[in-house]
Amino acid sequence: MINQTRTYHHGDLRAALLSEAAAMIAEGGVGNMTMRSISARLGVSRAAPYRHFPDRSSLLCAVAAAGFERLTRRLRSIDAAARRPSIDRFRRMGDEYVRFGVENPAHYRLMYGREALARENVPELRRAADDLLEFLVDVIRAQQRAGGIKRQNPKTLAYAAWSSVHGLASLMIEGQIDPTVDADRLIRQTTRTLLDGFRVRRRS
Amino acid sequence: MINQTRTYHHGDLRAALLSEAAAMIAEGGVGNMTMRSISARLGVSRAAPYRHFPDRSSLLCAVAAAGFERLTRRLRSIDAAARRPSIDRFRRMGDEYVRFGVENPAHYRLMYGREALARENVPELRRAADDLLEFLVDVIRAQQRAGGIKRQNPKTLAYAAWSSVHGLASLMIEGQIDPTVDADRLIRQTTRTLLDGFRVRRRS
DNA sequence: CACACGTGTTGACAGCGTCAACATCTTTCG
DNA sequence: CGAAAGATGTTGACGCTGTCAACACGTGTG
Repeated sequence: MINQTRTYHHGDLRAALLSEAAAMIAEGGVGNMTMRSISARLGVSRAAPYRHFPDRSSLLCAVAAAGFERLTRRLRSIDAAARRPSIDRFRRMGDEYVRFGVENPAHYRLMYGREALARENVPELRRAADDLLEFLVDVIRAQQRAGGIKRQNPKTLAYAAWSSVHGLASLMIEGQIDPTVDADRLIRQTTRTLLDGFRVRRRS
Repeated sequence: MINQTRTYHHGDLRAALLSEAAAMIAEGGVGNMTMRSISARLGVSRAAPYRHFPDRSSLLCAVAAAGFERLTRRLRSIDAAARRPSIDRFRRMGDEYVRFGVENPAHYRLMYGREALARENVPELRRAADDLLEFLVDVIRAQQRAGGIKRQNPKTLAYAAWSSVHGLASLMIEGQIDPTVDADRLIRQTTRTLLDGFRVRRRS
Protein backbone atom coordinates (compact mmCIF):
# COMPACT_ATOMS: atom_id res chain seq x y z
CA MET A 1 0.00 0.00 0.00
CA ILE A 2 2.86 2.37 0.67
CA ASN A 3 4.57 1.87 -2.58
CA GLN A 4 1.83 0.55 -4.81
CA THR A 5 3.19 1.68 -8.11
CA ARG A 6 0.55 0.66 -10.55
CA THR A 7 2.15 -1.49 -13.17
CA TYR A 8 0.77 -4.03 -15.56
CA HIS A 9 3.27 -6.57 -14.37
CA HIS A 10 3.21 -7.23 -10.69
CA GLY A 11 6.89 -7.51 -10.02
CA ASP A 12 7.39 -10.75 -8.15
CA LEU A 13 4.00 -12.37 -8.15
CA ARG A 14 5.34 -15.83 -7.46
CA ALA A 15 6.92 -14.86 -4.15
CA ALA A 16 3.90 -12.75 -3.25
CA LEU A 17 1.63 -15.74 -3.86
CA LEU A 18 3.68 -17.96 -1.58
CA SER A 19 3.71 -15.49 1.26
CA GLU A 20 0.10 -14.40 0.90
CA ALA A 21 -1.07 -18.01 0.67
CA ALA A 22 0.73 -18.83 3.91
CA ALA A 23 -0.90 -15.82 5.56
CA MET A 24 -4.39 -16.70 4.38
CA ILE A 25 -3.99 -20.29 5.49
CA ALA A 26 -2.84 -19.16 8.92
CA GLU A 27 -5.84 -16.85 9.12
CA GLY A 28 -8.61 -19.21 8.14
CA GLY A 29 -7.30 -22.60 7.18
CA VAL A 30 -6.53 -24.06 3.79
CA GLY A 31 -10.06 -23.50 2.58
CA ASN A 32 -9.61 -19.78 3.11
CA MET A 33 -7.16 -19.60 0.25
CA THR A 34 -9.06 -19.62 -3.00
CA MET A 35 -7.45 -18.71 -6.26
CA ARG A 36 -9.88 -15.86 -6.64
CA SER A 37 -9.49 -14.43 -3.17
CA ILE A 38 -5.71 -14.53 -3.19
CA SER A 39 -5.71 -12.84 -6.58
CA ALA A 40 -7.97 -10.12 -5.26
CA ARG A 41 -5.78 -9.57 -2.20
CA LEU A 42 -2.74 -9.19 -4.39
CA GLY A 43 -4.54 -6.89 -6.78
CA VAL A 44 -4.22 -9.11 -9.82
CA SER A 45 -6.77 -10.89 -11.93
CA ARG A 46 -8.00 -14.33 -11.00
CA ALA A 47 -6.06 -16.10 -13.71
CA ALA A 48 -2.72 -14.45 -13.02
CA PRO A 49 -1.55 -17.06 -10.47
CA TYR A 50 -1.82 -19.70 -13.16
CA ARG A 51 1.23 -18.21 -14.85
CA HIS A 52 3.28 -19.32 -11.82
CA PHE A 53 1.50 -22.43 -10.53
CA PRO A 54 -0.36 -24.88 -12.75
CA ASP A 55 -3.18 -25.23 -10.25
CA ARG A 56 -4.24 -24.52 -6.68
CA SER A 57 -2.81 -27.82 -5.51
CA SER A 58 0.66 -26.92 -6.70
CA LEU A 59 0.59 -23.61 -4.87
CA LEU A 60 -0.45 -25.40 -1.70
CA CYS A 61 2.32 -27.95 -2.18
CA ALA A 62 4.88 -25.18 -2.42
CA VAL A 63 3.59 -23.63 0.80
CA ALA A 64 3.70 -27.03 2.48
CA ALA A 65 7.29 -27.56 1.36
CA ALA A 66 8.23 -24.19 2.84
CA GLY A 67 6.66 -25.35 6.09
CA PHE A 68 8.82 -28.47 6.19
CA GLU A 69 11.90 -26.38 5.56
CA ARG A 70 10.99 -23.97 8.33
CA LEU A 71 10.38 -26.82 10.76
CA THR A 72 13.64 -28.53 9.90
CA ARG A 73 15.54 -25.27 10.33
CA ARG A 74 13.94 -24.73 13.70
CA LEU A 75 14.93 -28.17 14.93
CA ARG A 76 18.38 -27.81 13.45
CA SER A 77 18.95 -24.57 15.34
CA ILE A 78 18.35 -26.40 18.62
CA ASP A 79 20.72 -29.13 17.62
CA ALA A 80 23.38 -26.61 16.71
CA ALA A 81 23.02 -24.68 19.94
CA ALA A 82 25.17 -27.10 21.93
CA ARG A 83 28.36 -28.72 20.84
CA ARG A 84 27.82 -32.24 22.10
CA PRO A 85 24.72 -34.41 21.81
CA SER A 86 22.94 -34.42 25.13
CA ILE A 87 19.99 -36.68 25.69
CA ASP A 88 17.97 -33.87 27.17
CA ARG A 89 18.53 -31.70 24.14
CA PHE A 90 17.20 -34.53 22.04
CA ARG A 91 14.08 -34.54 24.15
CA ARG A 92 13.72 -30.79 23.86
CA MET A 93 13.83 -31.16 20.11
CA GLY A 94 10.75 -33.30 20.43
CA ASP A 95 9.05 -30.59 22.47
CA GLU A 96 9.98 -28.06 19.85
CA TYR A 97 8.52 -30.18 17.08
CA VAL A 98 5.17 -30.37 18.82
CA ARG A 99 5.22 -26.67 19.60
CA PHE A 100 5.79 -25.86 15.94
CA GLY A 101 2.66 -27.76 15.09
CA VAL A 102 0.56 -26.19 17.80
CA GLU A 103 1.72 -22.70 16.92
CA ASN A 104 1.04 -23.18 13.20
CA PRO A 105 -1.94 -25.49 13.15
CA ALA A 106 -3.26 -24.75 9.68
CA HIS A 107 0.16 -24.81 8.10
CA TYR A 108 1.02 -28.03 9.89
CA ARG A 109 -2.22 -29.63 8.72
CA LEU A 110 -1.42 -28.68 5.17
CA MET A 111 2.05 -30.21 5.41
CA TYR A 112 0.66 -33.59 6.34
CA GLY A 113 -2.77 -33.35 4.79
CA ARG A 114 -3.99 -34.73 1.54
CA GLU A 115 -5.06 -31.30 0.37
CA ALA A 116 -2.14 -31.31 -1.97
CA LEU A 117 -3.40 -34.04 -4.26
CA ALA A 118 -0.41 -33.89 -6.53
CA ARG A 119 2.12 -34.28 -3.72
CA GLU A 120 3.72 -37.24 -5.42
CA ASN A 121 4.30 -35.08 -8.47
CA VAL A 122 5.95 -32.27 -6.55
CA PRO A 123 9.57 -33.29 -5.94
CA GLU A 124 10.14 -30.10 -3.95
CA LEU A 125 7.69 -31.23 -1.28
CA ARG A 126 8.95 -34.79 -1.27
CA ARG A 127 12.49 -33.61 -0.76
CA ALA A 128 11.57 -31.20 2.03
CA ALA A 129 9.89 -33.99 3.98
CA ASP A 130 12.76 -36.37 3.29
CA ASP A 131 15.21 -33.79 4.59
CA LEU A 132 13.36 -33.67 7.87
CA LEU A 133 13.53 -37.43 8.26
CA GLU A 134 17.18 -37.47 7.29
CA PHE A 135 17.95 -34.88 9.92
CA LEU A 136 16.14 -36.96 12.52
CA VAL A 137 18.17 -40.02 11.59
CA ASP A 138 21.40 -38.06 11.89
CA VAL A 139 20.50 -36.81 15.34
CA ILE A 140 19.65 -40.31 16.47
CA ARG A 141 22.92 -41.67 15.12
CA ALA A 142 24.81 -39.06 17.09
CA GLN A 143 22.91 -39.95 20.24
CA GLN A 144 23.70 -43.61 19.70
CA ARG A 145 27.38 -42.84 19.34
CA ALA A 146 27.22 -40.89 22.57
CA GLY A 147 25.68 -43.94 24.20
CA GLY A 148 22.45 -42.26 25.20
CA ILE A 149 19.98 -44.43 23.31
CA LYS A 150 19.74 -48.04 22.29
CA ARG A 151 21.54 -49.36 19.25
CA GLN A 152 18.70 -50.24 16.98
CA ASN A 153 18.26 -49.35 13.32
CA PRO A 154 18.39 -45.54 13.52
CA LYS A 155 15.83 -45.12 10.77
CA THR A 156 13.36 -47.28 12.64
CA LEU A 157 13.95 -45.26 15.78
CA ALA A 158 13.55 -42.06 13.79
CA TYR A 159 10.16 -43.22 12.55
CA ALA A 160 9.14 -44.07 16.10
CA ALA A 161 10.16 -40.64 17.37
CA TRP A 162 8.56 -38.88 14.44
CA SER A 163 5.35 -40.83 14.99
CA SER A 164 5.18 -39.78 18.61
CA VAL A 165 5.70 -36.07 18.15
CA HIS A 166 3.67 -35.89 14.95
CA GLY A 167 0.86 -37.80 16.60
CA LEU A 168 0.81 -35.57 19.63
CA ALA A 169 0.91 -32.42 17.52
CA SER A 170 -1.91 -33.75 15.37
CA LEU A 171 -4.10 -34.71 18.32
CA MET A 172 -3.59 -31.33 19.93
CA ILE A 173 -4.31 -29.46 16.72
CA GLU A 174 -7.45 -31.45 16.00
CA GLY A 175 -8.83 -30.79 19.45
CA GLN A 176 -8.58 -34.34 20.68
CA ILE A 177 -6.81 -33.39 23.88
CA ASP A 178 -8.82 -32.53 26.97
CA PRO A 179 -8.45 -28.74 27.19
CA THR A 180 -8.13 -28.87 30.97
CA VAL A 181 -4.77 -30.61 30.85
CA ASP A 182 -1.67 -28.46 30.77
CA ALA A 183 -0.34 -28.56 27.24
CA ASP A 184 3.32 -27.87 27.96
CA ARG A 185 3.34 -30.45 30.69
CA LEU A 186 1.72 -33.04 28.47
CA ILE A 187 4.28 -32.40 25.76
CA ARG A 188 7.16 -32.75 28.18
CA GLN A 189 5.82 -35.93 29.73
CA THR A 190 5.15 -37.48 26.36
CA THR A 191 8.65 -36.83 25.08
CA ARG A 192 10.02 -38.17 28.38
CA THR A 193 8.10 -41.39 28.05
CA LEU A 194 9.18 -41.65 24.44
CA LEU A 195 12.78 -41.20 25.46
CA ASP A 196 12.47 -43.85 28.16
CA GLY A 197 11.75 -46.30 25.40
CA PHE A 198 14.83 -45.10 23.53
CA ARG A 199 17.27 -45.56 26.35
CA VAL A 200 19.64 -48.44 26.54
CA ARG A 201 17.62 -51.36 27.72
CA ARG A 202 18.40 -52.46 31.24
CA ARG A 203 17.17 -56.04 31.25
CA SER A 204 15.42 -57.20 34.36
CA MET B 1 -42.23 -38.34 17.00
CA ILE B 2 -38.63 -38.83 16.22
CA ASN B 3 -39.47 -41.89 14.27
CA GLN B 4 -36.17 -42.04 12.52
CA THR B 5 -36.10 -45.34 10.65
CA ARG B 6 -39.34 -45.52 8.74
CA THR B 7 -39.53 -46.09 5.05
CA TYR B 8 -41.43 -43.31 3.40
CA HIS B 9 -40.32 -42.52 -0.10
CA HIS B 10 -36.89 -43.94 -0.57
CA GLY B 11 -36.77 -46.60 2.04
CA ASP B 12 -34.19 -45.62 4.59
CA LEU B 13 -32.35 -42.76 3.02
CA ARG B 14 -30.53 -41.79 6.18
CA ALA B 15 -28.88 -45.17 6.57
CA ALA B 16 -28.27 -45.39 2.83
CA LEU B 17 -26.49 -42.04 2.93
CA LEU B 18 -24.21 -43.15 5.74
CA SER B 19 -23.24 -46.37 4.04
CA GLU B 20 -22.93 -44.90 0.56
CA ALA B 21 -20.86 -41.98 1.86
CA ALA B 22 -18.47 -44.39 3.55
CA ALA B 23 -18.17 -46.36 0.31
CA MET B 24 -17.53 -43.29 -1.81
CA ILE B 25 -14.92 -42.01 0.62
CA ALA B 26 -13.16 -45.37 0.60
CA GLU B 27 -13.21 -45.31 -3.19
CA GLY B 28 -11.88 -41.86 -3.86
CA GLY B 29 -11.33 -39.93 -0.68
CA VAL B 30 -13.50 -37.40 1.06
CA GLY B 31 -13.59 -35.17 -2.00
CA ASN B 32 -15.24 -37.95 -3.95
CA MET B 33 -18.40 -37.61 -1.92
CA THR B 34 -20.34 -34.62 -3.17
CA MET B 35 -23.93 -34.03 -2.23
CA ARG B 36 -24.91 -34.22 -5.85
CA SER B 37 -23.02 -37.40 -6.68
CA ILE B 38 -24.22 -39.31 -3.64
CA SER B 39 -27.77 -38.28 -4.43
CA ALA B 40 -27.41 -39.53 -7.96
CA ARG B 41 -25.96 -42.84 -6.80
CA LEU B 42 -28.89 -43.35 -4.48
CA GLY B 43 -31.39 -42.34 -7.12
CA VAL B 44 -32.76 -39.32 -5.27
CA SER B 45 -32.67 -35.65 -6.05
CA ARG B 46 -29.76 -33.52 -4.99
CA ALA B 47 -31.62 -31.84 -2.14
CA ALA B 48 -33.02 -35.00 -0.60
CA PRO B 49 -30.05 -35.60 1.73
CA TYR B 50 -30.73 -32.24 3.36
CA ARG B 51 -33.82 -33.74 4.97
CA HIS B 52 -31.51 -35.96 7.01
CA PHE B 53 -28.32 -33.93 7.42
CA PRO B 54 -28.23 -30.14 7.61
CA ASP B 55 -25.15 -29.97 5.42
CA ARG B 56 -22.35 -31.99 3.90
CA SER B 57 -20.19 -31.46 6.95
CA SER B 58 -22.73 -33.10 9.22
CA LEU B 59 -22.95 -36.14 7.00
CA LEU B 60 -19.16 -36.44 7.06
CA CYS B 61 -19.15 -36.04 10.83
CA ALA B 62 -21.61 -38.90 11.18
CA VAL B 63 -19.43 -41.11 9.00
CA ALA B 64 -16.39 -40.13 11.06
CA ALA B 65 -18.19 -40.99 14.28
CA ALA B 66 -19.05 -44.41 12.89
CA GLY B 67 -15.36 -44.86 12.15
CA PHE B 68 -14.39 -44.13 15.74
CA GLU B 69 -16.97 -46.60 16.94
CA ARG B 70 -15.72 -49.29 14.60
CA LEU B 71 -12.12 -48.69 15.69
CA THR B 72 -13.02 -48.82 19.36
CA ARG B 73 -14.97 -52.02 18.86
CA ARG B 74 -12.03 -53.59 17.07
CA LEU B 75 -9.63 -52.73 19.88
CA ARG B 76 -12.14 -53.82 22.47
CA SER B 77 -12.47 -57.23 20.85
CA ILE B 78 -8.75 -57.79 21.30
CA ASP B 79 -8.93 -56.76 24.90
CA ALA B 80 -11.83 -59.09 25.52
CA ALA B 81 -10.10 -62.06 23.91
CA ALA B 82 -8.06 -62.88 26.99
CA ARG B 83 -9.18 -62.78 30.56
CA ARG B 84 -6.15 -61.19 32.18
CA PRO B 85 -4.24 -58.13 31.03
CA SER B 86 -1.01 -59.22 29.39
CA ILE B 87 1.56 -56.67 28.39
CA ASP B 88 1.96 -58.24 24.98
CA ARG B 89 -1.73 -58.02 24.31
CA PHE B 90 -1.50 -54.33 25.09
CA ARG B 91 1.21 -54.01 22.50
CA ARG B 92 -0.82 -55.92 19.96
CA MET B 93 -3.65 -53.47 20.49
CA GLY B 94 -1.28 -50.78 19.31
CA ASP B 95 -0.48 -52.80 16.20
CA GLU B 96 -4.17 -53.23 15.57
CA TYR B 97 -4.80 -49.52 15.86
CA VAL B 98 -2.21 -48.74 13.20
CA ARG B 99 -3.51 -51.49 10.96
CA PHE B 100 -7.01 -50.07 11.13
CA GLY B 101 -5.67 -46.77 9.86
CA VAL B 102 -3.63 -48.30 7.08
CA GLU B 103 -6.51 -50.48 5.95
CA ASN B 104 -8.99 -47.58 5.92
CA PRO B 105 -6.87 -44.61 4.95
CA ALA B 106 -9.56 -42.28 3.67
CA HIS B 107 -11.90 -43.05 6.51
CA TYR B 108 -9.12 -42.61 9.04
CA ARG B 109 -8.17 -39.28 7.53
CA LEU B 110 -11.73 -38.11 7.82
CA MET B 111 -11.91 -39.11 11.48
CA TYR B 112 -8.98 -36.91 12.37
CA GLY B 113 -9.22 -34.35 9.62
CA ARG B 114 -10.68 -30.92 9.71
CA GLU B 115 -12.99 -31.73 6.85
CA ALA B 116 -15.81 -31.82 9.32
CA LEU B 117 -15.79 -28.15 10.16
CA ALA B 118 -18.66 -28.39 12.57
CA ARG B 119 -17.08 -31.16 14.61
CA GLU B 120 -17.45 -29.16 17.79
CA ASN B 121 -21.17 -28.95 17.13
CA VAL B 122 -21.62 -32.65 16.60
CA PRO B 123 -21.80 -34.28 20.04
CA GLU B 124 -22.06 -37.70 18.43
CA LEU B 125 -18.56 -37.36 17.01
CA ARG B 126 -17.16 -35.82 20.18
CA ARG B 127 -18.51 -38.69 22.22
CA ALA B 128 -17.22 -41.35 19.84
CA ALA B 129 -13.69 -39.97 20.09
CA ASP B 130 -13.98 -39.58 23.84
CA ASP B 131 -15.08 -43.19 24.14
CA LEU B 132 -11.91 -44.30 22.39
CA LEU B 133 -9.73 -42.33 24.80
CA GLU B 134 -11.69 -43.59 27.76
CA PHE B 135 -11.19 -47.16 26.63
CA LEU B 136 -7.45 -46.55 26.32
CA VAL B 137 -7.29 -45.14 29.83
CA ASP B 138 -9.14 -48.17 31.18
CA VAL B 139 -6.73 -50.55 29.50
CA ILE B 140 -3.75 -48.68 30.89
CA ARG B 141 -5.21 -48.70 34.39
CA ALA B 142 -5.62 -52.46 34.19
CA GLN B 143 -2.03 -52.86 33.04
CA GLN B 144 -0.85 -50.69 35.89
CA ARG B 145 -2.74 -52.83 38.38
CA ALA B 146 -1.12 -55.89 36.87
CA GLY B 147 2.24 -54.22 37.39
CA GLY B 148 3.26 -54.20 33.75
CA ILE B 149 3.67 -50.47 33.23
CA LYS B 150 4.78 -47.54 35.30
CA ARG B 151 2.43 -45.82 37.70
CA GLN B 152 2.02 -42.45 36.11
CA ASN B 153 -1.19 -40.54 35.45
CA PRO B 154 -3.01 -43.04 33.21
CA LYS B 155 -4.57 -40.32 31.09
CA THR B 156 -1.15 -38.88 30.35
CA LEU B 157 0.10 -42.31 29.38
CA ALA B 158 -2.98 -42.84 27.25
CA TYR B 159 -2.25 -39.66 25.33
CA ALA B 160 1.34 -40.77 24.83
CA ALA B 161 0.25 -44.15 23.50
CA TRP B 162 -2.45 -42.62 21.33
CA SER B 163 0.04 -40.12 19.93
CA SER B 164 2.43 -42.87 18.93
CA VAL B 165 -0.01 -45.11 17.13
CA HIS B 166 -1.97 -42.26 15.60
CA GLY B 167 1.25 -40.65 14.44
CA LEU B 168 2.52 -43.82 12.85
CA ALA B 169 -0.80 -44.50 11.15
CA SER B 170 -0.89 -40.95 9.87
CA LEU B 171 2.66 -41.03 8.52
CA MET B 172 2.04 -44.32 6.78
CA ILE B 173 -1.23 -43.15 5.27
CA GLU B 174 0.24 -39.89 4.03
CA GLY B 175 3.10 -41.69 2.32
CA GLN B 176 5.83 -40.39 4.59
CA ILE B 177 7.29 -43.83 5.22
CA ASP B 178 9.95 -45.20 2.92
CA PRO B 179 8.07 -47.82 0.92
CA THR B 180 11.02 -50.21 1.02
CA VAL B 181 10.73 -50.79 4.75
CA ASP B 182 8.56 -53.63 5.92
CA ALA B 183 5.37 -52.11 7.24
CA ASP B 184 4.38 -54.84 9.69
CA ARG B 185 7.88 -54.94 11.08
CA LEU B 186 7.96 -51.18 11.53
CA ILE B 187 4.64 -51.24 13.32
CA ARG B 188 5.79 -53.98 15.67
CA GLN B 189 9.09 -52.29 16.44
CA THR B 190 7.42 -48.97 17.06
CA THR B 191 4.91 -50.38 19.52
CA ARG B 192 7.77 -52.25 21.22
CA THR B 193 9.80 -49.10 21.67
CA LEU B 194 6.70 -47.32 22.91
CA LEU B 195 6.09 -50.05 25.42
CA ASP B 196 9.68 -49.92 26.63
CA GLY B 197 8.96 -46.37 27.71
CA PHE B 198 5.86 -47.54 29.53
CA ARG B 199 7.55 -50.21 31.60
CA VAL B 200 8.37 -49.79 35.23
CA ARG B 201 11.39 -47.58 35.31
CA ARG B 202 14.57 -49.29 36.41
CA ARG B 203 16.57 -46.33 37.53
CA SER B 204 20.23 -46.48 36.71
C1' DC C 1 13.28 -1.78 -35.18
C1' DA C 2 10.74 -6.08 -35.19
C1' DC C 3 9.38 -9.76 -32.99
C1' DA C 4 8.90 -13.33 -29.54
C1' DC C 5 8.01 -14.33 -25.05
C1' DG C 6 6.66 -13.81 -20.35
C1' DT C 7 3.10 -12.00 -17.78
C1' DG C 8 -1.63 -10.15 -16.65
C1' DT C 9 -6.80 -9.74 -18.09
C1' DT C 10 -11.41 -10.97 -19.50
C1' DG C 11 -15.12 -14.02 -20.63
C1' DA C 12 -16.90 -18.36 -20.21
C1' DC C 13 -18.07 -23.02 -18.49
C1' DA C 14 -19.18 -26.80 -15.58
C1' DG C 15 -19.39 -28.27 -10.96
C1' DC C 16 -20.27 -27.39 -6.24
C1' DG C 17 -23.29 -26.55 -1.59
C1' DT C 18 -27.38 -24.79 -0.32
C1' DC C 19 -31.90 -22.50 0.01
C1' DA C 20 -36.95 -21.50 -1.03
C1' DA C 21 -40.99 -23.10 -3.01
C1' DC C 22 -43.52 -26.82 -4.32
C1' DA C 23 -45.11 -31.89 -4.60
C1' DT C 24 -46.12 -36.23 -2.63
C1' DC C 25 -46.54 -39.69 0.64
C1' DT C 26 -47.53 -41.42 5.69
C1' DT C 27 -49.29 -40.83 10.09
C1' DT C 28 -52.33 -38.96 13.33
C1' DC C 29 -56.55 -37.93 15.31
C1' DG C 30 -61.13 -35.84 15.62
C1' DC D 1 -63.52 -42.39 7.67
C1' DG D 2 -61.59 -38.33 6.28
C1' DA D 3 -58.98 -34.24 6.84
C1' DA D 4 -55.17 -31.96 8.70
C1' DA D 5 -50.32 -32.29 9.94
C1' DG D 6 -46.00 -33.58 9.21
C1' DA D 7 -42.22 -36.08 7.09
C1' DT D 8 -39.85 -36.77 2.89
C1' DG D 9 -38.50 -35.90 -2.00
C1' DT D 10 -38.12 -32.53 -6.24
C1' DT D 11 -37.12 -28.45 -8.96
C1' DG D 12 -35.23 -23.99 -9.91
C1' DA D 13 -32.08 -20.73 -8.70
C1' DC D 14 -27.99 -18.28 -6.67
C1' DG D 15 -23.32 -17.34 -5.80
C1' DC D 16 -19.18 -19.43 -5.29
C1' DT D 17 -15.30 -22.21 -7.04
C1' DG D 18 -11.13 -23.92 -10.29
C1' DT D 19 -9.73 -23.64 -14.73
C1' DC D 20 -9.26 -22.78 -19.69
C1' DA D 21 -9.06 -20.08 -24.18
C1' DA D 22 -8.45 -15.86 -26.24
C1' DC D 23 -6.72 -11.53 -25.90
C1' DA D 24 -3.65 -7.38 -24.20
C1' DC D 25 0.31 -5.51 -22.54
C1' DG D 26 5.69 -4.80 -21.46
C1' DT D 27 10.00 -6.23 -21.93
C1' DG D 28 14.09 -8.21 -23.54
C1' DT D 29 16.55 -10.01 -27.68
C1' DG D 30 17.87 -10.50 -32.45
